[in-house]
Amino acid sequence: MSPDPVKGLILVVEDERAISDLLRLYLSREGFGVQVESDGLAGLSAARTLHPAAIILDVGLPSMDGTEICRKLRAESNWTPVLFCTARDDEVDRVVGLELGADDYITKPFSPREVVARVKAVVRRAVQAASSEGPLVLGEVIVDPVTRRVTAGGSPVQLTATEFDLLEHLMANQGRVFSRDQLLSEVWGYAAIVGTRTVDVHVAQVRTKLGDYSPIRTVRGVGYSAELEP
Amino acid sequence: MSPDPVKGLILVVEDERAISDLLRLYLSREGFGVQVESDGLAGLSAARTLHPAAIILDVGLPSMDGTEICRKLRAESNWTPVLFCTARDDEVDRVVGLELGADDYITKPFSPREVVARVKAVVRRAVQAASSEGPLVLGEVIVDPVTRRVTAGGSPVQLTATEFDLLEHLMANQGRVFSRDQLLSEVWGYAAIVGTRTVDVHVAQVRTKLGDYSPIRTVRGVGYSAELEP
DNA sequence: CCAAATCTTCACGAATCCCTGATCCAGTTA
DNA sequence: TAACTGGATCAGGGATTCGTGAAGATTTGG
Repeated sequence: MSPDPVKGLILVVEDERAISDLLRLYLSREGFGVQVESDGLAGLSAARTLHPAAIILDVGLPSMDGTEICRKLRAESNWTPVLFCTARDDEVDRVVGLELGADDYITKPFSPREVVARVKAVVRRAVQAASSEGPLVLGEVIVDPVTRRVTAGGSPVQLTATEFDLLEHLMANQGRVFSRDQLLSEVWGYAAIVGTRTVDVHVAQVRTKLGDYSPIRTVRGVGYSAELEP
Repeated sequence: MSPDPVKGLILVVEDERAISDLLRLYLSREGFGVQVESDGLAGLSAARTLHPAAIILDVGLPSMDGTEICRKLRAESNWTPVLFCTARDDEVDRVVGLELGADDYITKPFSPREVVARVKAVVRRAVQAASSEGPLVLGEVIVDPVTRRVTAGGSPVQLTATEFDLLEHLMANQGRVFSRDQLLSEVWGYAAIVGTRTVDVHVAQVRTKLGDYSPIRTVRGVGYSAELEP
């Protein structure tokens, strides 16, 4: 395997000098390299050329919105982990952000330690995903995308094709909340003409089969996600 | 008649007795042979002489760091699969580890089942990568790509060309589930001008000829795979 | 050029799965 | 507390999907 240009580099796109300085300080103290861009366009091109391990994006940016940057990157199949960073404690912003492919978000004011922890978590997930084809593990549930076998608490579990795809999708993006429509388009396929109720039924099936080990959490009014703490 | 088939030898280099005992228990329960070394130098020489199927390396080791062992092995062109294993939630360690050619990593505390799943995946990948011109064995079925002979339960079986190619492809990637389209493009070769149902018929033929020894599993809604457990 | 072997397609039955709609239940709001 | 909203649950009809036998197409070998 050929070496990547730089690893452990975090790209910070943030126009407030005070914040970017703080992030630089804490992240570099943890051994990350840090590159700061204060402008949206510059941030986008930096994201393209530097291949950072993760990107911290301010939502309110001059010249190009943070969500816009993320959307553009995703459109180019660039799946570098993105953490959104927003001042307004606005729920909609978050959901919208997560829907368009962000991996996490933080709200100002934040503790630098929190940011560092989230960056670490996000990078870890990405690295894990990149060492692809490994089994997905969450608690006592193990999902192997290659053999399509599932075990819960050590015992094999028989899932149908759709049930497997659903669980795999959730566990491959653990912690992330998906709306029913998202799940329909991402698991069922591009033109799912089925009602969103269908998702409920399959989720219920998976939960039944996994029993107490089921990691699927329902987020009322939003959708579902897979995580440890129910 | 050879003794019970051992899936391979796993070398565990770990100084905490509690952990190595647990790993030995779970891995041997799955049919792996296990060799434990509690010291870095001993681990390195064991890795050189025992030719294990995979190595589980603790990052924090006395006398020689786990990453150091991995680096040395790689320098000697030893590409035995390595799983790093670290207690500290230190991101940098991991990234560095993966950079120097680790195949996966796990963080303590881990579930033994998770480790077993990852070891299996890593070994499977390595076996596939190294698979060249040895007879393929799965249960009572032996497929020799060189002589193109097949035996099931000791008796020779006559397969046609396509039947053989199909079975060989499945067994060379045992456990992996292939869709019909995949099989058509990878076994038939030319961009599948034939209907996907053709695959079914040939699978049926192979199954008939191998009788109860047939390792071909059908994964409803997906495709087929070759493995021991039905 | 013919015959045998092999490959592919087709059709039907059986097994299984998926979707839907109705109903029940829990959390939320007026 | 009652009304309301969104989620859980259940069961049956409809739709897939797979296995199989047989027949047509193609290749191989003599």
